[in-house]
This record gives sequence, structure tokens and C-alpha cells, in this order.
Amino acid sequence: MSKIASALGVSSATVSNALSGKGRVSAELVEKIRKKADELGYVPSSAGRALRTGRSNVLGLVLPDISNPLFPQIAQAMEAAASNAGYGILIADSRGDVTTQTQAISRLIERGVDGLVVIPRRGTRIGDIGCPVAMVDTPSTPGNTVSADHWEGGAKVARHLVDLGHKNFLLVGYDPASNVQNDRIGGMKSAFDRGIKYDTIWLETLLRERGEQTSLGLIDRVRDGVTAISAVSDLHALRVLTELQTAGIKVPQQVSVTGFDDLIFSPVVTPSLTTVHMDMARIAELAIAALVREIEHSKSEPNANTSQKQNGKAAKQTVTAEPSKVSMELMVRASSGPIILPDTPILNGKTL
Amino acid sequence: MSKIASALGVSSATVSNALSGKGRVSAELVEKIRKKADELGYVPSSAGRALRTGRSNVLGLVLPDISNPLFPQIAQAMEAAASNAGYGILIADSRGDVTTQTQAISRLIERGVDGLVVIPRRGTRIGDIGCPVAMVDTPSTPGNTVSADHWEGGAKVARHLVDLGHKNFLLVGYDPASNVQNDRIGGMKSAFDRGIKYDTIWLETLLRERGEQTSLGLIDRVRDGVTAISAVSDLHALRVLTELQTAGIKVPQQVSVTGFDDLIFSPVVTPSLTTVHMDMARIAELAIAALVREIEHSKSEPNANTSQKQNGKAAKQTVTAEPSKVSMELMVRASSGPIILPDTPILNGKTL
DNA sequence: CTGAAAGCGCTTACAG
DNA sequence: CTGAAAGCGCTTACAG
Repeated sequence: MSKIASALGVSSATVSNALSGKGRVSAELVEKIRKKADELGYVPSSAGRALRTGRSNVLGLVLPDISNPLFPQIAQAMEAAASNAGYGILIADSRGDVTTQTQAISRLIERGVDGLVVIPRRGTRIGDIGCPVAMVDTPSTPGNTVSADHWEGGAKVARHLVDLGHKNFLLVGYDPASNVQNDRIGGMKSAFDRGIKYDTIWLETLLRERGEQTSLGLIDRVRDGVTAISAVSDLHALRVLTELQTAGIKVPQQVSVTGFDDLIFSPVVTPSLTTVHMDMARIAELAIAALVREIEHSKSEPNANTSQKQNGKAAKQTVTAEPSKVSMELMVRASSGPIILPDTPILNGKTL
Repeated sequence: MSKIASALGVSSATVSNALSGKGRVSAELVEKIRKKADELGYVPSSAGRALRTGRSNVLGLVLPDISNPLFPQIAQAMEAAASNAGYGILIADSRGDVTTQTQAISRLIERGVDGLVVIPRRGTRIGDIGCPVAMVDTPSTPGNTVSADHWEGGAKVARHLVDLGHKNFLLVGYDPASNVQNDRIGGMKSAFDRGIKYDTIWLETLLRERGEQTSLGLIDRVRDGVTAISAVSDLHALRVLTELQTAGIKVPQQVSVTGFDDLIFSPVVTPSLTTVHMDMARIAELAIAALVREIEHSKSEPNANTSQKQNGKAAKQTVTAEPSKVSMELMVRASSGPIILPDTPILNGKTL
């Protein structure tokens, strides 16, 4: 910048004003400065700006588990939303661990992020950390900023299956301690009136005890009359689907299978998977917007603007706007349908 | 920092030296300063440090497509490797587009990254951009820094199938312009000696013409004698697997199916998918290490250290160390095996 | 419309 | 072992 200034014989203040378009510089000078800047390949120093303004224009994204198959959707949506708002995204993986999550948050803060989007490890409360935070979680979790309406999503799939005539369900969860999964299952159950039978299994313990690749014992369930299997994730639905198919059970003619999240493989398998889609772009926009609002706001805030928190008692800065609930969309695809072969023997003698 | 200094009646230089452990401060003073820093909840200003040192300790990660199912593995590995080396990761999605990729890179540079890991859009050459770059691609691409040996991976699966007695293959690619996919397919073919029949299909055009959810016409292939189908990604292998299963074809008894990348669902479907796994952690370590080496190096570099590139002619800074090839590991699982029912009619009359 | 000056928080020679 | 001083690159009142 000083190079541009001296090359043109103007002050760096003028260069700054010209380049930032504050409008206090004559049009022709602006033009000249722009040209020179291009010519010199000038790239403003984010460090200089950050130091002066106290804002880095970078946001941190803390994820419970980057290897989660939903992560691509999340990261992509957050990156796009942040980018539109003029922010960059610094990622941190809390690897499902609460202490790692805390460390990740500290590291991000040390790197000078202006705010944080946290997708918390189940049931984590984030205390005051002296910087704006948007939590993305379930509506049933207090203190969150925005989330999909997982309960409604569960209700939608279940109602769809009930309307198709199904009366005997198997609900498949993974982690019984997950708020999201409990909401989804709760929503499903809410769509069942009397006359509907259902049972719920949670995979986590099952798999830990019997090994990752164990059979889920679905054949027995089907023999006992289950005609619809609803999972809390497409990943589990896929597991169910392929296990049924391997056993020669027809989906959806004999059994309907549904999932959640519209993962990348869901439209691509045969039969394609009926699932519930969340509008991540919207969730991300809301989260980022809440964060940005808070950040802008604290700029004009007159008090306590010393970059350090005062004696460990940081001002409450969690985003306080009313939490937003984003509706979920049912995607009806081939894996769910009316029962076509209800009364024929299910297996031709041999089991798996 | 100045707060700590004045609270203790020492200079900020001493605080700096004490906190950074440079060892020019007496042990007791260091102790006192540390304590005071904790007490005040001191968080060093990354902006101040960056401005002074000229390093942000942040690396940019440019991905062709965040929604790629392999992305979680990549991002997780890069984040971990960077974190271990003391760097943060700023992400940017080039959305498969070359211009977006260029913009993404500029944005990252404007944010002051010290270096870039680029997983290029197929066939992109990144020119001199005035900052260290590590490219992660195929060994067959010139100028890349590190990559998995996709060719070797292809050879490994194919050899595995040949050893199992298969003699008639269908190879499934997606994008015929992808270097990675061509390497994988090339490797497969290299394992076929005379006596092996094979055909290759590329899904991209097929799907564009006939719609995303079209049948791949696998039944005809199998009827014509194909007993092994090898895809360049688990995603396509999954598509193949479920299409076969829906048609009543047994995997692996009648047809073996293999994929690539060991995606999250691969061990979980029935039958679990034989695939080729790449050691992302190692790839990430190598890429980050190359980058860090280059960054550290350019620190001591005496010449041209003016943060701006001189008249558009930036010094060549692409990481030049010999490109590393990381070996790929074959994961033999249930979806591949010897042919058990070679001569029985494949379909019981009805097709799909 | 333009410029001189101060200062954001840090680190690094340089003195003492 | 400790301190005074300079300066990284920017922006923002404040004068003119």
C-alpha cells in the first residue's frame, strides 16, 4: 500500500480510502490508484487490517466428527454462506470428544476468529467463551441458534408409511443419547395412532457387542410381520436395505425402507432411498446471519471493547436471537411403497 | 500483553520473551508472567503476531467439490496434520469450476494464508500464485506434490479378482477426463493378461443422457458372461451392487463387485464391499510437511521478501520436492469371491 | 478532496 | 537477565 502511495505521490490514507470505496477521494484519483494497485499486484494485508479493525473476517466451524457423512453438506453450506457474507471458514474437528471440542474452540479463538459455528457433541453446553457463537442442533436443545425440525421430519416419513398402509414398524436408531436421533424417532412415533405396532432398536450397543458387520436380524423381524423399517440415517437405511436384499426380501414390495439426510448415495442405489432432506443452505445462512449480526453489533457496542476478557468474566456473547427451526422435506423414492406381497411366505425356505 | 506488562511492572518485550519461551527471562519471572497471563485470561493476538512475523499460521485447503464423499476423509486428515504442525485450515470449495477455483485461491491468499493445499479440478494447472502450494493429485499429473498410487490400487483389485478365477470383467468409470480414474482403470487393465476379457463403461455421459436413476443394464452384461465388476469408486460399486441384488443376482456367488476409496458405507452394506483404501493421514502429512518446509524455508530466504509480488512476476514458489507416491491398500471383503454358480442360468426368467 | 499522525499487538535486534 | 524503540500494514479521526 505504501508502495502504491509513494509510486503515485499520494498518502497511504488516500490509497486506503480509494481502495475501500469510502468515497472521499476524487473519481480520477480512485481510478489511478486502482490501476496502480492492479499493476503492482497489490493484495491488502489481512493481518494489518485485522490488527487495526479488531476483526479477522474469519469464522470457526467446530464439528463433532468430520468423517460424518453429513459433513460435506454442512461444510459446503457453511462455506458458501460465510463466503457470501464476506467471511472465511476455519475448520476444527472435535472428534466426538468433549475435551477435544474445548481445545478446538480455544485454538480457533487463538487464531482470532470473529465468531464460531458449533455443531456440538451430543449434549454439550458451551459456556461463555468471549466470542459470538451459533449452535446448530435440535430444536429440543436449549440455547441453540438454528436447527432442522427433526421431529417434524420423523413425523413426515412415518405418516407417509402409515398412509401407504403399513401397520408394523421397526424403527432403527444408532445412538440412544443423541438428541437429534431421539427427536427423529419421537416424531415418527407421534405419527402412529392406535393400531400401529412398532419396536425400536439402537445400533450402537448392538454393533459394539456383536461387531461392526453383524447381521441386524432383520429377517426374523420381517417374518414376524414388520413391513416398514425407518432408520434415523440413510447410512443405517442402506445397511437395512442391503441386508434385506441379500436375504431375497423385495424392497419395497415386501418391506419399505426409509432413511434420513438424503446422503449422496441415496438417490443412486436400487431401489432409491426414500428419505428426509434438510435444507442445509438455509440452516447455514441462518446460523451465519445470526453470527454476523452479533459481530457487527458488538462493533458498535461501546463497553468492554478491550480485546481481552476482563478477569475471566467475559460478557455473555452467545447469539440470543430466537432459535430458528428449519422445516425438513420428505423425499419419496422407490424404497417405500404399499405392501404388494403381504401374505406370501417371505423367504423361499433358506435364510440368508 | 501490555496489560500483563504494566500489571507486573515489566516491559512487554519481557512478557513476549517469557510467554514464547525463548529463554532469555529468569525462571521466576516467567512463572510470574505466566500466572498473570492466566489470571487475566490473556489470549495472544494472532493479528499482531501475523503482522509482525509475516506469517498467519493458516493454510488454505482448496477442494474441487466439498460434497464429494471422499471429502470427509481428506478434510479430517488435513485438519489433523495441519493442527499437529501448528497450522489452522481455511477451506474453500471450487465447486468443480475452474474460475471458481481461481477465485477461491485468491480469496484464500487475501486472507493471508501461508500456503495452499490444492486438490485440483481435473487437469487444472495452477500457475505461480506467489505462495507455497502443495498439489494432491495423481502421480501421472506433473507438478503434484503427493498422491496415492491409484494405478497400483487398480492393479491390486484386478489381480485379486483374476486370482479368484474371474476372466470376464466390466470396468466402471465415471468421468473419462479424470486423471485419477484413468489411472485406476489403467492399473486394472495392467493386471489382465491374455485370456481376460473386459469392457469399460463411463457413467457420466450415460447418466446425463438417460437420467440419474437409470439402470446400468448390468443384467445383460452378466447374462453375456461378466462375472466381475470393478468400479473406480465405492459409490458406483454400491450402485452396481444394489442393482444386481434387486435383479436377484447373488453377490459374490454369481458376480463379484469391487470399489475404491473405502467410503463410510462400504464396510456396512451386505455384502460388505471389497475396496481399495488410501492412507489419507499419510498423504495429508506429506502434503502439509512439504508446505511447512517451503514456508519455513522462505522465511530465511534473503531475497524478494517484500510481501508483494514484484510486477506480477512472483518468484516460483510451488513446492518442488520430489512428488511422493503413497501406496494403496486392498481391503478384501465379502463382495468379491470365487464364482460359485458359474453355469446355472442367472435369472429365474424375469428380468428386474 | 487530501494528508499527517496515531495506534491496533506483537517481536526482534540492540543496548545496557 | 531486562528494557526502550522501531516497525509490520492498515484505518480512522482530525486538520486543512
